[in-house]
Amino acid sequence: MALSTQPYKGARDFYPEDKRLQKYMFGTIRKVVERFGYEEYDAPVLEPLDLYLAKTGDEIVNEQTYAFEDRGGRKVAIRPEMTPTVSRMVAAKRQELGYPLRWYSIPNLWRYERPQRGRLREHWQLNVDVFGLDTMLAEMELIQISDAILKDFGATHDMYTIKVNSRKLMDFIMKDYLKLSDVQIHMASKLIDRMHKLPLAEFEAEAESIMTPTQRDNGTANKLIGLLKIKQIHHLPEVIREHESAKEVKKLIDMLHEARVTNVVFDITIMRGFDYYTGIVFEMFDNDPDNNRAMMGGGRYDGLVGLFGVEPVPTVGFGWGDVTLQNFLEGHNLLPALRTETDIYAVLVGDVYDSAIKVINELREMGANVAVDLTGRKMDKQIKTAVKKNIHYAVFIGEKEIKDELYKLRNLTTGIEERHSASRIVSIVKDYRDEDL
RNA sequence: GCGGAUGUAGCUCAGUUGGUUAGAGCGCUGGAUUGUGGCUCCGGAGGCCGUGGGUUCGACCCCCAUCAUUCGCCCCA
Repeated sequence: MALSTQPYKGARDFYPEDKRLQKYMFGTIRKVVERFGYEEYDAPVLEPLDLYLAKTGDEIVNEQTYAFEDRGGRKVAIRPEMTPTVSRMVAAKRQELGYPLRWYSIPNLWRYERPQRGRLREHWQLNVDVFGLDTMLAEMELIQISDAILKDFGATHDMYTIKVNSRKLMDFIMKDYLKLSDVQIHMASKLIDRMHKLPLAEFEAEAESIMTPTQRDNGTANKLIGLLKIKQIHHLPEVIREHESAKEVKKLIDMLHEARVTNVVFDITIMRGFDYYTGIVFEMFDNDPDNNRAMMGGGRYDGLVGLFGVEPVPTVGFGWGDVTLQNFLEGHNLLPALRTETDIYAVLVGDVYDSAIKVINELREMGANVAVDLTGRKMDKQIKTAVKKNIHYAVFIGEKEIKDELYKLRNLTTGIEERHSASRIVSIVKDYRDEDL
């Protein structure tokens, strides 16, 4: 049986052109995030399994985490998300870090599940977190960052929508206003999370099924559904509207609009899967109906650092997967044609290696990226190789060039050839490299 | 974990109601062309028809299983 050449299920090989795209995406992200004063960190891919058991629902840890036992009998997980790790790191140096702390990372994460569009087993996820700020100015900043990232990729506000809600607000509505029990709140949250996927009648039936007989008598399900249809904070009933959490959401949205992030809306159905969120939650959606899923999501989780036995640190963060980002950029035609890193393909004419390599190294020392053919093949084969690799320039080095110290530089797109000194060639090539992007 | 779709050359795909040695375009490769790619012409390599079983005189084709890819469900970090 021959070995398979396929990558592991749900994981991707990055051939040079794929890696180039990844480098472009991550490079753009880093540039924007660092512009806001965030610092990059990283951590091991492996963590003790306990780290995830402490904070997440059982099902996710048991069924969707890659876990194994190491040779010392320790239970180990391949990280399925970064939030527990970064919380651990902050907790470990709780006293000595300077707050507010602004950190980001682009880790690769693994989840064991069936691959589908926008969801693979291995993906890279931008994580941006602020530690030590307890007002919604932190949420404000993170949403501005996510908006700035897409702006830097060339996206416009008609292409995506940022939806904001508050866990505190939902807790108030479900617990105090609708008088649901903790179990009911949990079930209702899951249901609300997939509201847009269900036909209204089915949603109503499921909402009804959560309720006790008394609640059915006083129409609690209908009240809930009525609230979920509301699109504006000022349309909420007054007791809710006047609650501190509703005011906070409203203030956040107003401030973002003021800051020209005009595509932020209130959406009462945004819940987020995890229980650890404690305040504002938000998600970003592609407006293209063919790619209509959340590509970025986050919120406030003030309790996580405290799980490590230190004073809690208020925290807001978001995660953004590379697959969903790439789908978005492809869907809106925002990916530029990326060039190879190689500036020059050196074609050797005749048996000139010994003297040609001196010139080539000179070009390299002056900053050009040069690949040499080295095969001794006929020139047409050497040129074809350069073209196939999408290298923009070929330089011909033969006895004549070596003697004159002038080398023939061929632009492989236009076919134009000129003789230049080595230093001139390097400056031409660098000009081309810096042309746009 | 559940359901649908699809597996034929490196890629995109044909392949007649089940009938000999399995096809095209592109790509790859050699030459025409001993200091110059794309155009043209001539040659060449490359297939256990995803895999295993079954039905049949005979299977790329029909049936079963399995694996893989993909879209959706569940779930969502």
